[in-house]
Amino acid sequence: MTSKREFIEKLRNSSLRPTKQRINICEVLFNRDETFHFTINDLFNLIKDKTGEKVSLATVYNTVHAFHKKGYLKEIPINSNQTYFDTNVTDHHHFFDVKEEKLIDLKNEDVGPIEIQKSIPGKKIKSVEVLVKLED
Amino acid sequence: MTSKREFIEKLRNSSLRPTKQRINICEVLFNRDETFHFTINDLFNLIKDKTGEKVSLATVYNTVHAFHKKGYLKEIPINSNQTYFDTNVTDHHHFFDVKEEKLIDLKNEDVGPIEIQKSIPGKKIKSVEVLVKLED
DNA sequence: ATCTTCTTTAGAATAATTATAAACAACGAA
DNA sequence: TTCGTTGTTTATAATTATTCTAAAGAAGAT
Repeated sequence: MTSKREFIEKLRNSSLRPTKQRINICEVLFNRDETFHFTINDLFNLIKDKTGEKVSLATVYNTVHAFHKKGYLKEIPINSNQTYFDTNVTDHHHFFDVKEEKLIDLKNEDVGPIEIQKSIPGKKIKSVEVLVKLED
Repeated sequence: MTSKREFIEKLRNSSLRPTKQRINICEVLFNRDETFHFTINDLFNLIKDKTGEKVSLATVYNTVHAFHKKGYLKEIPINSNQTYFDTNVTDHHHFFDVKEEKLIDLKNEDVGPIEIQKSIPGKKIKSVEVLVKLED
């Protein structure tokens, strides 16, 4: 159980005032034991369901983007009509079940070290992500 | 230099009749020495430039999707407002220069073998793709 | 309390993609 | 060839995710 105090801290760190709406967003995002993979639309609907209060779509977009920028959320590189985010911001990878459009975490140790033996002058590596697509 | 005969074969294999428009699309896609990374919009504009003939956007979408389905084009999993495709359909990976929005091929041997030590019951692995994001 | 600044919101704007349906072109059989 | 069938092209409309806008409301500092 994550406390409201922590939500407020996350919000302040992201240069956001702790409003009722944003706390509700935090409840859905961070008050859980497991990693949470979601689209903005998933989140938007869950807020209504879980808190009983409605938050406008624009606020959801704004807050998610601020958290992403601050590093409290990770964007998952996948081609889909909607953008997926992940509350697990540690270094890890994903399965994507193409048929069911479902993401599953892949721990770093389940993939093993990835050696990139090529470099681009003037550029450094920001992230290395593996996407494993699954079929039946 | 790829021949028109080859384009027609690709089209027929994809259950598409070889029309003037589709041949033009093939010219831009497959008549080149190097891998080609593109968005639909890139391709749409290049057709006008390279062949002098206009093809409607809908035809470009249809043809690209048919080639993708048949395996003549690969979709690159990356979060962008537009979908990226690749004419290199062999097993390989990508650098993505976030600042310049540019893709660079990463040969399979530049990454080394990737061992996925986890499996999902009832599902098999369709593809394993690495995306290396670059920053300055 | 009050003033300033930030936030929320509904709705409009934007942009990629997909659907539609009428005019047109490829195919195959006679 | 010619004709009939079936597939294709196209402009345009529809759809959908995301971003923008501007007015009303809430948070924070003094």
